[in-house]
Amino acid sequence: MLDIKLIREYPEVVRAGIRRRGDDPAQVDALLAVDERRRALITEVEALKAERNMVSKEISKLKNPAEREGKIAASRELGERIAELDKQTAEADAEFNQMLLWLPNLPHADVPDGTTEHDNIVVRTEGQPREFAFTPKPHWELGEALDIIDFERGVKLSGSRFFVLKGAGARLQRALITWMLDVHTQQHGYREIAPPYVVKAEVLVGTGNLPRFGENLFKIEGADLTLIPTAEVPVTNLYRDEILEVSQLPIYHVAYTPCWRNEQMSAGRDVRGIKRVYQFDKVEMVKFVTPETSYAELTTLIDNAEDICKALHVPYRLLRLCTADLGTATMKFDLELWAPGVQEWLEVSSCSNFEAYQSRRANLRYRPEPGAKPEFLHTLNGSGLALPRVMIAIIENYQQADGSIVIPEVLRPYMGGIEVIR
RNA sequence: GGGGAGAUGGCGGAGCGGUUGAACGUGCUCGUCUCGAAAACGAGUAGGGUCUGAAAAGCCCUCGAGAGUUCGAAUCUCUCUCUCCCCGCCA
Repeated sequence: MLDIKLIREYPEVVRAGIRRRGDDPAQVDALLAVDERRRALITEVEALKAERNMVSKEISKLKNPAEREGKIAASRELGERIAELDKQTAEADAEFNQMLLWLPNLPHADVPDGTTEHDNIVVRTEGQPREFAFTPKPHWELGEALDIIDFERGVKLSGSRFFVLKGAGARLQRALITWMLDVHTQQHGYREIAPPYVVKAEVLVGTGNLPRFGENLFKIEGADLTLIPTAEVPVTNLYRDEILEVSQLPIYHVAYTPCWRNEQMSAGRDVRGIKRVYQFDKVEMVKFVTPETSYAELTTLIDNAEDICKALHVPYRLLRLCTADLGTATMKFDLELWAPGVQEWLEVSSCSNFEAYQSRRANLRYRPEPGAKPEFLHTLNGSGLALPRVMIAIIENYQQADGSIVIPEVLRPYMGGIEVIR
């Protein structure tokens, strides 16, 4: 969430930011109205509480029963007014918090304006698409023919948009996870985390998935738990309600988890293949950093994700996302792999800086120097990378005329001797 | 799932219904002493909110969470959460 002091002091700046991302700036004024009402109530009730505390102190010293009774009656009366005002304050507070949690993050000045994803900017494209002597097939044809992706049985078990990996396909996914974790932990300085796959609602509020984006979540029936839509959620919340020493920062974490997303999309869209599914695997990088370093950290985060694309030798491109496509970030970059079978660029990573938007929600703080007041740190995260789409890219880019798939060099040590899936 | 114990400041650990935001110890910071360090001594050391132009000061809230009793709750009652021990079950 945003700093209420910033909103009070520079409402026009906040309105402008919200307008840029296509959201309604009137929310700001509604919020400020509630804030004002809330603060008036606080001032009033606190004055009464101060008075009651004084009277209470007097009562404890009084010996004379008559005097005592008089003070007690006065205090009782104060108590009744306080109870009424406390109730009103709590209501105003709840309303205030709900509105503040609903407000989006503000785009960074360098983010290009835009109204749809078409306004995203291609920063650069790396690698040459391979020349095929035959027409490259989509991954679902190759995967089914090789019996490494089983769509029918996935549907049988769990319904549409679920799939089963088999044999070398399952092995390839496991190899990718292990390899990516190894690269990030051994070469990029991340510490591996294996978090729970279900979390409490407050944890989802921490990352910004709630209250605004709850419709994509799978909630567990009979428990106050939700399946995580990304490892970002548990990992970003790791240090919630803690005050870290500045010497502990930056913290780099990487986590492999399955991700569950109850995508509300039209039934006919992206139904074939494993591009858009309800459950997928992902390796996610999360950074906790000091505010002054967060944009430099975003650059290295992108580099870390890009290293994976490079090592796979699959053409990819880097996109700078426009104001319409930021999610809850202040700035975001996407990495897309080229998939020659389906003839499209596949988003395999989003690298974002959230500044203090998430840390305020999750109460993630650090002490800038020993003895100093705690401040909110900055959080970033980026996929490194999202699995089913990397699988698509490998299967389609490394396919041969006979339908077999060559395993990329970097993955061979992880494939138990398999060099070609046939 | 059954039974028992507990949850207090960075940590340990007191705590009577009314100068307890909290004794005492310890840790940490600063100072004195020292060539320096240790020891000793002295001082300081939670978070949030609100008011004020800012700072300082003040005031309010917070002793796991929530609700209640009371003029007044860390202290009494209830509910929940979590931790520890014993029994049962189990990957």
